[in-house]
Amino acid sequence: MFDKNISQTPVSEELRCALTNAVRPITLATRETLFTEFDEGDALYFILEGRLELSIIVDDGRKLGLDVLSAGAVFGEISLLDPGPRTATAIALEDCQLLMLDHSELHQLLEQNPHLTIELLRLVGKRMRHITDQLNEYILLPLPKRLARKVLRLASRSDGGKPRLKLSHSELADLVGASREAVSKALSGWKKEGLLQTGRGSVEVLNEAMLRNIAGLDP
Amino acid sequence: MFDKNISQTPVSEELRCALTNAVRPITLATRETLFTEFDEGDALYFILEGRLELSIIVDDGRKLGLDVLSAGAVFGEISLLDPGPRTATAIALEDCQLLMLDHSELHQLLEQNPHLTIELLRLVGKRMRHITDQLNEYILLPLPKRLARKVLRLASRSDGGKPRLKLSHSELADLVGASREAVSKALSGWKKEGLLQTGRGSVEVLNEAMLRNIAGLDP
DNA sequence: GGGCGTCTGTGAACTGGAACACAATAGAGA
DNA sequence: TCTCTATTGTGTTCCAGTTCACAGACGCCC
Repeated sequence: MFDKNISQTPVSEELRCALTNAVRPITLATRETLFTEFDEGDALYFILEGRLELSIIVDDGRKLGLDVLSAGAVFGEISLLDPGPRTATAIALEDCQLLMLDHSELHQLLEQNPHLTIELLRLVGKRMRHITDQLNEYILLPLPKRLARKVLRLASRSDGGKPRLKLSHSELADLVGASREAVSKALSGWKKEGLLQTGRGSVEVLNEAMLRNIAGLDP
Repeated sequence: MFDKNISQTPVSEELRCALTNAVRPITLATRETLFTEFDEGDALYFILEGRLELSIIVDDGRKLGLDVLSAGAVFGEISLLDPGPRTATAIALEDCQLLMLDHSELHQLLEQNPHLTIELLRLVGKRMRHITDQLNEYILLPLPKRLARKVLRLASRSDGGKPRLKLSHSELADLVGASREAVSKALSGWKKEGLLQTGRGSVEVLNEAMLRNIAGLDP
């Protein structure tokens, strides 16, 4: 749903610096909820440290995870740009350090630096692009493909050595919109084929190429 | 995916006027393709007349309709804000009259009227809000709910009398990500219950309240 | 008015994945 | 070290929705 790493998109020193000054720090403990779907809000957050999950609750009560964000990510920009109810719930998976920028601070910032808005618009465009890509991955794809893609996308973010990710099977299930059992079955199948190694609450990708193949990527 | 009617969100006279001047007219014949997913593009379009479908092609070749847009709708803003590949394909369902605004024209416009950008940002926020709402409707809901919602959403746009929509069962199937047969079965069930009336390539909602109930809306 | 192609209705068989039900582990903490 | 609880592995049953296969029906065009 939301993008990973603001540092992945070129942000000018100026914007970065302006943001840093307009901003307030927030601390979050593991499992603490930052905001809930339908809460009113008008602030944007930037993750300094820790991981955090965005999710929505579907009609029947099931949870659908949208994304797991880690240090460097920005989120909450919908309510920043258009103050109103949140479209997702944000819960800390670990202790987190955040920075927060609210709507009035944004206005001030843009009034002082009008030419920053064009850059901001491009950022927003990128974000929308990313969201629609996600749509693609959620719908109409069979579970193994969805799962492989999600694993690759989340795992590639970790640093050093083989791509890893720290999530239990049921958390993964929430993220791909499937049952825990189905995820377990797929993962243990791939484990037997040597594509990956699993531990309690973690997955390590051993054969990335093959997994990308299953995911139907780079043909 | 994209919003319906720009007139539904309050746009200042000033912005409307500025847009009208910065813009170029386009004509499109029935079935003509305006742009295709992955095409490069940097323009935004505004529909003066006619209907147009946005869709994406899923891996296996199936088409997933995202939305049907009619007069008053704006679309294409992703590539406007962040020039690059289109995220969907746009095809005219009927002869269309469009207006077009490209990236450089937008820049000029914003440089001349810097305070318009804040308004534009809010528009974009609304759009993102709408997209994520759509996500909700696509995923994890059983077919009848998805279908009822789509019918209500598309039909409510027509004018005068009972809400109608002009789409065949297979077009509807594309729009809800289901098979033509499944859509036919659901519709003919509802027809028997008197919830709606169907003709060749059209659906008329007779009992909107009951259909909303099936859709799981306004409880 | 008589074909013909596109829609629409409906059955029958098949299947991916959900739900349910346990068994086996592996940590985390006492 | 010994619980106790959350995680994982698998099998079974069930069902929504797909696929396949036709049969009528409406509209259109010659």
